[in-house]
Amino acid sequence: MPELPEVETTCRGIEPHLVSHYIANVTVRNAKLRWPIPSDLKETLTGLQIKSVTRRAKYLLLDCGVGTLIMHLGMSGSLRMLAPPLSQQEPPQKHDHFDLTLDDDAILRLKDPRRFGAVLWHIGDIMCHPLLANLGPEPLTTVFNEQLMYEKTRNRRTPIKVLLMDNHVVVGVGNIYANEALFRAGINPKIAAGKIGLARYKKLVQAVKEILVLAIEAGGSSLRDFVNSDGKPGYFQQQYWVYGRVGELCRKCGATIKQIKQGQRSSFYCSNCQR
DNA sequence: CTTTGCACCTGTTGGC
DNA sequence: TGCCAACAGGTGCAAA
Repeated sequence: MPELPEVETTCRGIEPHLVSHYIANVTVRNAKLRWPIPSDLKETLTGLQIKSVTRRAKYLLLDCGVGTLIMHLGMSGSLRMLAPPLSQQEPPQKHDHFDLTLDDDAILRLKDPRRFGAVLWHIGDIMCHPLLANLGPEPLTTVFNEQLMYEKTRNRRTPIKVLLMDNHVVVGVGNIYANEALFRAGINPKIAAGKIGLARYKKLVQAVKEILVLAIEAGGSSLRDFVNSDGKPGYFQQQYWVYGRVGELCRKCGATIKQIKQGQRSSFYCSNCQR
C-alpha cells in the first residue's frame, strides 16, 4: 500500500492520538519483519512519553526523548488506532504483529502481511541513523527543484523512471507516482536521466509535487479518522492516468497504454504523450 | 561511484 | 473448479 501520500496521511492520522501520551505497554506478536523487532523493546519503551510524530521519506518517527522509534510500512503495512474501551474487544488478527498501548488504553496497531516493514529503536540524533543519513531531499520542499535534478543527473545513463525512484535522489516517489508524474510531465520513462535538460526537469519536479499533493489531499479527505477505521486512504479510489492501465486507452490522446519492466518494476506509459 | 539484480514475505489474480 | 506461475504499493544490499 504505502506510497508517500498514505504514509503522510497515516502520520497525520495517528499523531494527535500519540503526542504527549506515555507508552504503557508493548506487544510483539511476530518480531520477524524486514529486520527483527528488538527483543527488549518493551523494557525500552514502557514509561516513555511520545514527544512528536513525524515522517522522513516513508519512515515514521516517534520521538520519545531518549530515543526514537522508527516505523516503516514496507509494501503491505498499515497502522491504525484502536480507541478504548473498544481496543480490548478487538482481537488481533493474523498479521497484527505489533501493538503500542498508551496510557489512555488506546492502541497503535501495526498490520503487515508481507512483513517488509520495520520497527526499530534508535538512541541519539535520528538523522544520523544509517537508514536516514543518506536520503535525498523531501519531494515537497524547495530543496527538491530542477537545478538539483539537473546537476545530480549529468552523465547518468539510468532511465529517468528508475532514477526518480532512487531514494538518494529524492525520497518518497514510489512506483505509482513515478509513473503518474512522468505522464503528467510528458516524459518517456526510458529516457536517460542525463539527457534531460533543465526545462524538462522543471516540468517533472512540478509534476511530482502536484501529484503527491493531490494524492495527500484525497487521502486526507477520504479518511475521516484513523480511530477504529481500517485506514484505507483515498488513493485506492482515485483514477490513474497510466498506472495499471496496460492495454487501455490513454485518457488524453486515446493511444494504447504500454507496460514495460524497468529495474524489476512495472512501468506504464503512453508512447504518444510521453517522449 | 554507478548500475544491476536479488532478497525479504504473503496474498491475489489470471491463464490453462 | 483447481492448480500454479506471475505479480503486487519498498528498499537495503551485494556484486559487477
